[in-house]
Amino acid sequence: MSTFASAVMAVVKKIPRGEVLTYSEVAIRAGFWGAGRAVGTLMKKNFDPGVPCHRVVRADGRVGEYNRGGSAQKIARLQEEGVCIVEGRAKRVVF
DNA sequence: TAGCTGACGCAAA
DNA sequence: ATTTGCGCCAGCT
Repeated sequence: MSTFASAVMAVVKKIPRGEVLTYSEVAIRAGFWGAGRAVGTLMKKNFDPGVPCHRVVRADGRVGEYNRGGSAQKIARLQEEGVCIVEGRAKRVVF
């Protein structure tokens, strides 16, 4: 495993329940500024239940893709964790 | 080693 | 607000 993978996994593991981070945010936290794309490519191949990759969403608010049933399943899982999803977009703040 | 691909991001039209 | 194009970094063939 590359240092990149380890760092990203560690960051994603730290994401609390009901909270979501963007791919870019994860990359920054991992120490790889601007590697948002790489985060996605890595998550795609990572099948670790200890890494809640479904809590990683896109910067524009969209949930993004998911290797366990597409964006639909991803959204469903987030909703059960307390994340508000409106019109297919993850809303951190409910107004 | 070099090139292609992608669960992204941002600017421009 | 939506769609298109280019740039980006890391991984895989």
